[in-house]
Amino acid sequence: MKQLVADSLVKAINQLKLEAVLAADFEPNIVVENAKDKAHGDFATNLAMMLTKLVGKPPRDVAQLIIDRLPESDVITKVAIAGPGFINFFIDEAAKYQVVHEVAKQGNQFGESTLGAGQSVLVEFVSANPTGPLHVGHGRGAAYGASLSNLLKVAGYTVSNEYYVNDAGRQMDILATSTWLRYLSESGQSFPFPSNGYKGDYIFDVAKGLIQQHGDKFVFEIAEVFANVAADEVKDDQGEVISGDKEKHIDGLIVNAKQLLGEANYRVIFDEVLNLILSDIKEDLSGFNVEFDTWFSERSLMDSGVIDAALEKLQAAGKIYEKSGALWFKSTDYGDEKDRVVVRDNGLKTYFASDIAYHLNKLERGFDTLIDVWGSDHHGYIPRVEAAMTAMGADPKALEVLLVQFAILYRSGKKLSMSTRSGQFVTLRELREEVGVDAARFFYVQRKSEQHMDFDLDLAKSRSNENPVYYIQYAHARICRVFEQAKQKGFAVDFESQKSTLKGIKPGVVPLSSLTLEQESLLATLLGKYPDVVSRAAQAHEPHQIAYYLKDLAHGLHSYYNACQFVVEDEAVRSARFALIAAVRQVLRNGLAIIGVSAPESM
RNA sequence: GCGCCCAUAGCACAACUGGAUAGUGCACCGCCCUUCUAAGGCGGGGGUUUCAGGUUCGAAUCCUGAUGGGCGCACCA
Repeated sequence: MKQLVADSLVKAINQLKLEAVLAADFEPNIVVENAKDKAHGDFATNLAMMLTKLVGKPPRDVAQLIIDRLPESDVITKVAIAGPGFINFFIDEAAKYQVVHEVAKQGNQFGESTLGAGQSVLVEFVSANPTGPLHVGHGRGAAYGASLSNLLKVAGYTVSNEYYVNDAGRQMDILATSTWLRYLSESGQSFPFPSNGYKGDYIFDVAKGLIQQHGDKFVFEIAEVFANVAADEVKDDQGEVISGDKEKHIDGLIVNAKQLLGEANYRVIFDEVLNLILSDIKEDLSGFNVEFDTWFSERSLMDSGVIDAALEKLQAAGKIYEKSGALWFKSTDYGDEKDRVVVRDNGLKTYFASDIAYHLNKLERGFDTLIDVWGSDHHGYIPRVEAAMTAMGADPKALEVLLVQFAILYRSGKKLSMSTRSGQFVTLRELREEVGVDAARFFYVQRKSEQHMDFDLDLAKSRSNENPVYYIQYAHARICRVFEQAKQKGFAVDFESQKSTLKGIKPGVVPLSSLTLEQESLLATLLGKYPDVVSRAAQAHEPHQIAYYLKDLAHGLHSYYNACQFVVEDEAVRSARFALIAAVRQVLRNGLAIIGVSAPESM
């Protein structure tokens, strides 16, 4: 419908070109927007105002020039100049209701577009270190990434979801060593646990499992375990460090762990804790309606030599140099604040080196666009990754880093503080259990991702009118109940399969001329907007737009529900209303599916 | 100190990317259940879009500066 308006504007412009009012090579940026106010009709364009200077006439005169050259249409019933020079379009009521048939015909495909046809996108998100369970901070990235991915699929992109597993590096060594130390203490040895170790309860579970499976195979004397290890940090009552160094302490323990256990046994413990946590994360995300196509292992990058290949590429580009024993990437050549180390003086490659290789690998897999969803605390990292991509000869624009702000949790009006290392945090699993998947997904995604966000646990939990997710689901359930009632009253409308929307009512067959109420017109307009909303949300990477649209649509439905009866004797009226609300139900489903929220048939 | 992000009704947030009288929910006030679920609807009050300049037909939106908040500035991940 919107396209139709735009098309006729193009024709009018072309006519003006023929008449030499406009230059022949002029390419107007035609923007047709949905009118906000009903008095302004259905669509509006600011085209006349934008051409004011080119034509050299006041905007309202330009508007008249355009209107006079619009092609005949039986859909556009009225065109008017308004305000400073807007052109308002009024759409024929009957034509507006065609969307009801359209929805019935397309079903769960209504809203899909070919916007991204032929383009493949890799969406990488969550990617939390497998050092513990996911917490609510990861939840927002998970909800956002999954919804964005759904949105892009609906917009015609070929999308792949990926989780980058940091299964290498120092944090993992700390985790493995922490596990081993818990194993030792569970085996009856007593010693102070390092202040920088992982203290979560899940570590004990792994330790106990190791004892069951391997007995005392990994037990060593405490004196050996702590041999040559720097003193741990000691704090006074005020929390000030008075002696020791927790980083050096844990590093010493890691060295001893590897040496005493040997490569193979160390790997057994390492993999045990890694796999347990990873499978927990997988289960957790799956329970949150978040699915990944690929779990990409950092270690596989090292084993396959991709990191070396990437560094060679940078070397070949002349962007690697040595300074005080380390290898540096000259990222300042591409606008980064400072050069970055890729190989440390101890020979170990940095996390950044892995990440360069990872992005190289992503590109080599043939994706047109790489989307990385990161926590906003990583924003300083963007320039160096872009620099690396540019240096390797890739277009840095192929990478889109989307930052997600942290959610601040509130319970009973009080801010909940979280500290990961100490094991004190609200897990995603607890959140799911406490507020439910639907409410949690909705809460996360109803805010623009770069907005700071307050997550009120009590509100999310409340099954009241304060909770918008139920408002939308209620609209869906209400429609289902109406059909249920109709069936019980014996009306011969076949809605046997509630999954396939309009079974029994053939698309384009039910006459809709009985739809005359204001609420009905409003709903038809809203339904007509849906494909446009989806496309726009996809382009802007903003799933929250879907959430807001659904609230609008639900409001339209509730309003309609209160304005009239659906299950009425008059067959023409009844079937027309049924067709309309069935279309609303379908669009509610389609939209909720994008943001990963269920559409219950009763509440 | 330098850099990035943010600031909209009492609260939480939108605003079609520069358009018409800045909207929605909660909270507050008044109505509507002998009607398909009142987890709903209808109506009302509430704003100098943090502040000060600038750009233009037109600014919450773009530019400059100030203020307040978040984050980042490792041979950590």
